[in-house]
Amino acid sequence: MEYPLITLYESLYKSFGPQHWWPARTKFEIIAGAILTQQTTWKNVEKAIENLRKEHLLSVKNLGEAPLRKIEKLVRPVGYYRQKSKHLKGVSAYLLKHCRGDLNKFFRKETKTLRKELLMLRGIGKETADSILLYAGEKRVFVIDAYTRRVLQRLNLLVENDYDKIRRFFEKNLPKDIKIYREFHALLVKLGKEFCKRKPLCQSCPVLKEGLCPGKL
DNA sequence: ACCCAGGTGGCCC
DNA sequence: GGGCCACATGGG
Repeated sequence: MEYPLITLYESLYKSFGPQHWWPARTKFEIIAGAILTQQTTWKNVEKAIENLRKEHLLSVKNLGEAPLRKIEKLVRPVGYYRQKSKHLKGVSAYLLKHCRGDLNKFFRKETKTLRKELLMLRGIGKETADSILLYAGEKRVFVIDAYTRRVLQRLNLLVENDYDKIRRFFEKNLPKDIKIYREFHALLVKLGKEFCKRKPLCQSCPVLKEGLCPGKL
């Protein structure tokens, strides 16, 4: 049975509405948030971001030059705070060195080049790199996270578990529209959180109500 | 007292 | 390429 991703997207959007991702004031705040949110809740990230903001550390220059101990104290609520502090400082120092902290200039490069560049930095893996590209860089890249994999699996749409293969699956089967990429990813996280945590998709799941699940759960 | 959260890197095979 | 582990706070 044919199962166009766009139908799933429309069903989710109709049920949940816009998710308002990524909540941030600047491109750099998105980059910092992308690192901070790894394996933690957004609630914790908000605390850390506000702590950084109070100390005026939400800029490439200030964070790149801030003492590690100070950053650690401020981002502690997110967990893995020693590693993440190092990563934040390292990424900032890199951006400072390579584009003087001018993120508009940084993102002017080609998507493929940027992706490789980001992946070389410590603390930025595929998901974080793609989040940065999509939400801060306004690049048309689909973000794959644990929820997305889980939802696909429940819908019997997960053919291969390889990150880039799943990403290309989305990119090939969706309209080439950044807004849809952003909203869809956020909606998949919402669906995963609400209905797809450990048990199968339940009766109340709007996707099921729409009759969108072809396989057994 | 567990379990999990909008992952990543290192090491092993 | 996959399987395991450390990294760590906060909330259920």
